[in-house]
Amino acid sequence: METHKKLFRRRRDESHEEEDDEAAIMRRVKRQRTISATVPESEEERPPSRAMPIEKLRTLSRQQYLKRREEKKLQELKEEVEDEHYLFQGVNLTETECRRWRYKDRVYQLSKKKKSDDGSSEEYRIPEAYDDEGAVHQKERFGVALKRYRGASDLEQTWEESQIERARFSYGSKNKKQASDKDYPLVFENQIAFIKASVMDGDEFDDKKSHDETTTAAAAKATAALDDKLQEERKTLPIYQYRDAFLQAVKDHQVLIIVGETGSGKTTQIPQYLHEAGYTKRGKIGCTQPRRVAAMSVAARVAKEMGVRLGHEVGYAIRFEDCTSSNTVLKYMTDGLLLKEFGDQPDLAEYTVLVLDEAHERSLPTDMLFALVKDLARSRPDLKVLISSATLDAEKFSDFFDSAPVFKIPGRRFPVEINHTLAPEADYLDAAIVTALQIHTKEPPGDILMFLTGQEEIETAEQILKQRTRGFGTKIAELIICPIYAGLPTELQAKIFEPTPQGARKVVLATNIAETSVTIDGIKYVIDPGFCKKKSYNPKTRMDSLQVAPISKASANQRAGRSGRTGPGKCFRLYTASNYQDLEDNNVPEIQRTNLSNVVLILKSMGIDDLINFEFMDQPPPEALLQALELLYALSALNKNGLLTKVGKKMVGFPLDPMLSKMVVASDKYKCSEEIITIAAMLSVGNAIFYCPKDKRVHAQNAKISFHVGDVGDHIALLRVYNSWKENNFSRQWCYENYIQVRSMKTARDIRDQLEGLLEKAGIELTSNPNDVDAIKKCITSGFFPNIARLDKYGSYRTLKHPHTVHLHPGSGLAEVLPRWVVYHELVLTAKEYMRQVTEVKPAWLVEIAPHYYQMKDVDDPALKKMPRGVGRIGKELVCF
DNA sequence: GAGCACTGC
Repeated sequence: METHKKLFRRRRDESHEEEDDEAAIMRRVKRQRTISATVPESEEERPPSRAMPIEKLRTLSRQQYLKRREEKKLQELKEEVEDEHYLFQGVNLTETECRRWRYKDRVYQLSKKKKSDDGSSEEYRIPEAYDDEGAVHQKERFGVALKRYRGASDLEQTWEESQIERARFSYGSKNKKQASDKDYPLVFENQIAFIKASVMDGDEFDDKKSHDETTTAAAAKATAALDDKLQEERKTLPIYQYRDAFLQAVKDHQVLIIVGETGSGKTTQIPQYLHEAGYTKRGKIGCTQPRRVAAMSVAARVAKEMGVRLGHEVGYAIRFEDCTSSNTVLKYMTDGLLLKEFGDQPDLAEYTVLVLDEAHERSLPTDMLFALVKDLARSRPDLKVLISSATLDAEKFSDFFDSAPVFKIPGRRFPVEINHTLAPEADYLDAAIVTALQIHTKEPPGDILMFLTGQEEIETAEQILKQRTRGFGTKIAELIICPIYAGLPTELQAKIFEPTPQGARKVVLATNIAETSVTIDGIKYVIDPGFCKKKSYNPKTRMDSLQVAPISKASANQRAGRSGRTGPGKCFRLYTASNYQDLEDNNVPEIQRTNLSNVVLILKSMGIDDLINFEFMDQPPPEALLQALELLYALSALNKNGLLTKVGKKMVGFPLDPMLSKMVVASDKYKCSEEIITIAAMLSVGNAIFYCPKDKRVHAQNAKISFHVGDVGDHIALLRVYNSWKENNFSRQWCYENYIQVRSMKTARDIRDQLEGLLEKAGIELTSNPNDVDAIKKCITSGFFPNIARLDKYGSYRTLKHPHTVHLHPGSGLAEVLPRWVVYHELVLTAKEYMRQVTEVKPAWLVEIAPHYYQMKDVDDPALKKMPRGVGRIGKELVCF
């Protein structure tokens, strides 16, 4: 019931937001018309948008568009004029060229003058539709932006007009044929020579065969009543001709490994086949996905194919949203959610079949599920388990599941030509850019996907590409540059789905987001420098690091495959064939490169005590396990026998990391649970609360400083941010004015709501103590006392328990204050070893709060650096502390 | 005075 209520609230929120675009347009137009400074208008005060006639909206939308276009064109003109000035100074130009140049310059000067006369506002605005509920199908997610590009509604019609205008005026290269070597010799200084190494075969799949094949009686019966077209489509999927063999294999074996390549239809079809074969008569089929978007979209697709309403027979469940009912027999869900259900009901009695999809991704929850499901299968012979993976690395899965048989389904994919460089490239960014330009001038039409490691690299590449292509003017076809990375506002992300205009070419500069999470149509060329940013955890220093490293062969192949989705493709690897051979086969599974304290807590709560001998598919590092045990013992989540304590049981109830859950549990004592769950929610969102664009850094920082008044520390500052947002009715406008990310704030609100609901279950009263800052700080310390650092004489810090030199992150509100004693939320190795999210503490609190961890001598005498160290046992396991 | 690949409960 509760979830239904929640759903209802969300739906209401969403419909609320649909109006936002219109309201925003009105607000902006108003601002354009009034010269005086704008009075911020909260969302709730705006007039009902339905009152606006469509005609008027269209006009407003048009005005809006024109203004943006004016700015953009002006900027382009400015760059063009400056470039030409730089490039052609002293060069003998023809008379026409001179005239054109003078004309451009004059237009620019005039428009600049006009603009300064207008007196434009300095206020920074994040683009509308910035937020992302994070819980929508890719298409829905970008729907708003896409609609605009497809002219779907009246309001959006203006886009068509703008498209026409754009084609007519701005792209002189329209319909220009791709320049070949002959009519346009290459001018790049450092051409890169590639050698064609291999062709990744497309899968031999004969479509005709399946059409000719007669449907089996059972399938015909089950599907007779359903929509013909969808059913025909189902039959064309590669998996269809293996339907009977597959069902027989499931019947014969309890555990089955399924290797189905992209495009085989396994994710949508397998649960349906099982349903048709009667596996849902006595229970549900649960199918896990590593991503929320996938769970939702696949469920929606299957519901459509089965002709039922989503949420009835076919449903999905993800965090914050349960779209299932008592009738649901096919349940798509995220892997993390099934793990949660495992905790609540260890025999998963309501399921007759479990499908763990995308197993090759080896996400942390999936890895934990492998071990748990393997165990469960032994005690529940009636349960069928299907492990579905895209790689041929099925041997390993089979070995793990006691030699379970492997069922292979071919996919449908086009051939991809793989090219390697002849020699290694020293500067892969430059090489990637040169390659993109080579493709652009020499290869037939088709879009390019370039893999880079992060935001900064993408921004640099964008800049360089713009400069270099501008140099060619209209001599080459237009190259449209589209960046995409997770931190980019949703509206800007949607740009990559915009169809490429005739005669132009699109180059998408992407992080790993394009490897699995986002699929772009029309990509024909992939440029793969062979690197990505990888996160790893060092249990010895208790520090996370995020660094650039070579990718794996699996990643390289996944990247290459991205060019062969809609037609034959080409992949350009900026490393040699022998470099490729040296790459690791697969990515290191997350369980081997992460802090395991949460994993250990969850497993302990399931009664799994012997973690050293617990059957993981890949064993995590023993030091990481020991360190996790040590931490949980220090937090009093485990007793000296390594068993879960009362505190530990309470902690498991919260979907948070153990130190955060401990902090929440402790809030009962300090009577400040209201404040603490807010802080916990804000901390779980990550470091994406404040938005700091380079050009408005001063404004953004001033806004940030206002939350830090009194040097209260970063935790309290986060609390203030949330509460101010709440006081302003969760207004989006307020976020813009304070350089706060709306998207992150909404996530924080969802998490906070969830935590509030869970407090009751844990028997913690909801109490507020907003004025007792010390109580809040003590409560934070109750969870984070292992993370204490003391100022040293050089202005850096020394961690107290396991001494390392660390630094205050410059983004912290205390960066200029340098308190003597601090508690920090996390330690991250980037350029330096930084403490992020820091608050001042009093050393006396440490002995008061954690007498088992600190003694007077630790905190009294700064000169005494020797820490007490010992070795002990937790249960059977040896632990250092 | 620095910067955050991607997921998930």
